[in-house]
Amino acid sequence: MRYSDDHKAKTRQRIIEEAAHLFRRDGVGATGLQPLMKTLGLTHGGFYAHFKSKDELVETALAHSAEQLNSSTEHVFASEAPLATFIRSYLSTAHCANPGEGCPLPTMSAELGQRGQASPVTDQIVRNRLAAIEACLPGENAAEESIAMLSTMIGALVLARSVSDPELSQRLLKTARQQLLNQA
Amino acid sequence: MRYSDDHKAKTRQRIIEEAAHLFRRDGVGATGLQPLMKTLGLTHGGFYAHFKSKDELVETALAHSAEQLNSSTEHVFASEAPLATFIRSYLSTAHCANPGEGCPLPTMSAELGQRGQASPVTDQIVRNRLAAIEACLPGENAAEESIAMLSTMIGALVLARSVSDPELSQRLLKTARQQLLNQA
DNA sequence: TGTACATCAGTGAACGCGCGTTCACTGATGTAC
DNA sequence: TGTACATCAGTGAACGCGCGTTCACTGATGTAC
Repeated sequence: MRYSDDHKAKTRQRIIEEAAHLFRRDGVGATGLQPLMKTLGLTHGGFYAHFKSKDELVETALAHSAEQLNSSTEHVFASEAPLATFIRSYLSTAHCANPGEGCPLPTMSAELGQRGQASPVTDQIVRNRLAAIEACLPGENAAEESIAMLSTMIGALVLARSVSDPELSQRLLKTARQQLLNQA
Repeated sequence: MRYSDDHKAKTRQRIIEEAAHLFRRDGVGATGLQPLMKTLGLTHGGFYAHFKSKDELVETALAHSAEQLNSSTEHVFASEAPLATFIRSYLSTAHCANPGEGCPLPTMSAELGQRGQASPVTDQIVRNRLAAIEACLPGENAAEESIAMLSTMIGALVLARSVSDPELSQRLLKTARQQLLNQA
């Protein structure tokens, strides 16, 4: 069947969005192309009309997560207390519980790094994040402090998601948040 | 062939040690039992004389990593400046470059958490680590500060391993280390 | 001391399954005449 | 306006492969007599 002019582009976009979701939620290795395409109501064979390989989709999906993140964080850094807002949202229960919609650094980037497939896209995300945080910090140590703050946020999120006791998980999240807010 | 009394126990131990290494280095999902057994000079069929399933090995290997870590950290916390020594070792280039011999929290525990297979063993590791750090901190906020410090260490390690630019990786590691040492 | 037997850690072929990838094909639509 | 054809996003069977797991078997050794 033939489709409207932008049909293919729309399908491609749907694949990218679903992949960005599943890669972050379940992991890149644990997400199969067959189930992914099925979720979109498509058959798996058609995948290669859109991407050269799974690796190409991975790279594209990571970049998409990064952009999505940038645009959703834009209003945060334009707000009155940007850093506090950012910390509260990054270490929120919602972000912890929904890795599929969240920051790709503790999920996709970490997995790709471990696999030895670290991407320059990750570097860009990290540099952007650091710059955004740094811009909110007074003092001459802003650059150094931003690295510590970003590390704390990512580490706390990783820990809160790794632990089996929900009470401990919440405590980690909440305490890290308060400690960071004291600094900010 | 029949073997000496403790032969089976030794083989079991060899499996656990190699698994703990590969699970941390390459990931649980990416480590096959067949290659694992082959590495030890054994055939894969024999695996099930030692473990009920891969999941059982995973749990055992995580616990082994935890113990290994405890005993290797023991002398650190008996040293003159325990916290500074711990920070320097956790955020060392060596630890960053050798996940297979390192802390299981940013590797195995994070992967199991994402998989929805978070283990109480992870909780125990986290609680132990926090208690050890807390014991080194003066002041009434030791408990809260220890959570922030552990988070920072794990986050910095995850970031340094995720990034593709070695210069950026080293800078993240080094800066996080210095910031933590200032606090300690 | 010598022989028959029991033990059991480890062997290796086989199982069903899902993976990433390929490819000949379909069929609704837009275009050409 | 009506018909023949080209297009091409999507179909679905098939590929080789590695996975976790099962199982009948091996064969060197310890034990029993």
